[in-house]
Amino acid sequence: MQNEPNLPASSLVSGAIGAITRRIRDEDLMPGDRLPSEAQLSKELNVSRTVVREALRSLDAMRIVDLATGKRATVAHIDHDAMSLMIEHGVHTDQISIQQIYDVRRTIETRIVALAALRRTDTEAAQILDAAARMRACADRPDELMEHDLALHKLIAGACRNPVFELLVGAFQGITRQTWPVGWKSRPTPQAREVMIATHEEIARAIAQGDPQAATTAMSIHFDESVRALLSAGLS
Amino acid sequence: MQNEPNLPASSLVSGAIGAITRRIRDEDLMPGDRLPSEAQLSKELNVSRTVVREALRSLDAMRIVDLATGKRATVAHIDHDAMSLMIEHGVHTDQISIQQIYDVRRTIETRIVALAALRRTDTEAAQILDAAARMRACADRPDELMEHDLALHKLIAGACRNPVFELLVGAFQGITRQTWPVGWKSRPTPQAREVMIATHEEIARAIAQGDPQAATTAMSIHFDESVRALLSAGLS
DNA sequence: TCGGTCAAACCTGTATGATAGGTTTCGTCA
DNA sequence: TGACGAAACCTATCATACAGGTTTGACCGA
Repeated sequence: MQNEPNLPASSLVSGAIGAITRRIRDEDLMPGDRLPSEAQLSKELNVSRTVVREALRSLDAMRIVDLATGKRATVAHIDHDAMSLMIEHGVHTDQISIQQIYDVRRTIETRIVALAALRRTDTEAAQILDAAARMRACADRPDELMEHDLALHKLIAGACRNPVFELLVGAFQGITRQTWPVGWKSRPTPQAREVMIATHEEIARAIAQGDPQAATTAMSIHFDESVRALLSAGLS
Repeated sequence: MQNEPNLPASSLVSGAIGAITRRIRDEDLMPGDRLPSEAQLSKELNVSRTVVREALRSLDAMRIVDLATGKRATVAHIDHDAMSLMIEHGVHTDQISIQQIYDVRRTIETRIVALAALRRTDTEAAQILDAAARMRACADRPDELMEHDLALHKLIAGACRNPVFELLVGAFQGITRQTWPVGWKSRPTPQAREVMIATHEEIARAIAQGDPQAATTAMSIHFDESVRALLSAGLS
């Protein structure tokens, strides 16, 4: 692994970003490990503190380091915040459509749910069943229903034991949250809404039973329905 | 769409990031549209130019705006650079494993190749066939072979007509590039290496023939092989 | 009228110095 | 050994300055 980070090499700030990134890699730093102070980095890299700050701020934006008042920058845990912003940006600037996002979600979440069925712990299975039950209990309260729906998908992503999938599910959460009310409203009948809840229950059941095929089928049905609902609401 | 960006609301810089993001959204700005100057934003947001610069630098890192000397910030096209850095960071800090990335790649790229078979233009089909032919022609020159291999995957992602998938393929490119030589070397025989090239040719053929099933099958085979090769090289 | 040129105004990237407030380290004492 | 407090360290923000890049508009010639 001897590659330079994928950056335009055109400014002192981008140079500092590269140098800090390389330092993290070369010294095998782990999340929580401390970096040198801004003053020290400024001296080592032979740039002003302004440049170091802007570089660190960029790395913070990408969740590569954590910044805090009075403390030195530390190496960050991966996190979906930046990806979420980027996806939302794509949607708001008409570069990405909702249907495109749902195609990707369907693709990854049908795989995730199969892995979750195979890899979940008993605790996770119980939590997933609980989230589905809470959806059932909030059927007439859409705001709460949405929160449990989102929580269920998050739990499933956690149970799949692949942090990249988890990151991606998190990255789509902002847009999911924004489109959920539209989808719910556009389900035409109480029966259609009932199917949505029952499908989530089926997903949970399949995961708890460790049945990846049933889980995949149920998740596929869920997404096909959701796409239909959003389409009928004019979200293309 | 009335949601706040997903940010900790704990500093002037994060506040400025939110304000600028909101402005892009509320004014329906598109890629290439100009934002106010740093001085103007400083005045409007009632913060120092430092805060504005750090906010813009953060947004630049996430490829939400573009910065350039002498020019005002503009709204950016989506781009995989930041995601690529984030994925690499996850790998280097032992938060993500290579096998996890390949699981995600297999999941998305088998979907992408099916879409590409359905949606490619004749020009794209020709380019894809050409890239596969160039792989064949460079079979004894691994560096060039890798470049054509990477280019082929990129072309396929482009042909699928889903910019989110394209973003994700780009996001994994850094790690793919870093692991490719390992996988190549760990294919034990000339026969095994031949299979890799032939599989890419089969992928290209299936796309050109508009056959999503054949494309999906070939891509699955390709990933199963690649995962095996990387595993046998100790990359888990 | 249109296109080219040029200068002024605008604009950013970087540096430097300063201050307020948060965090860490280390010496002291019970 | 653990608690406390002070000094040193550290960051977030502000202000000012300068070098160099970009944009705009006036002017002039064809």
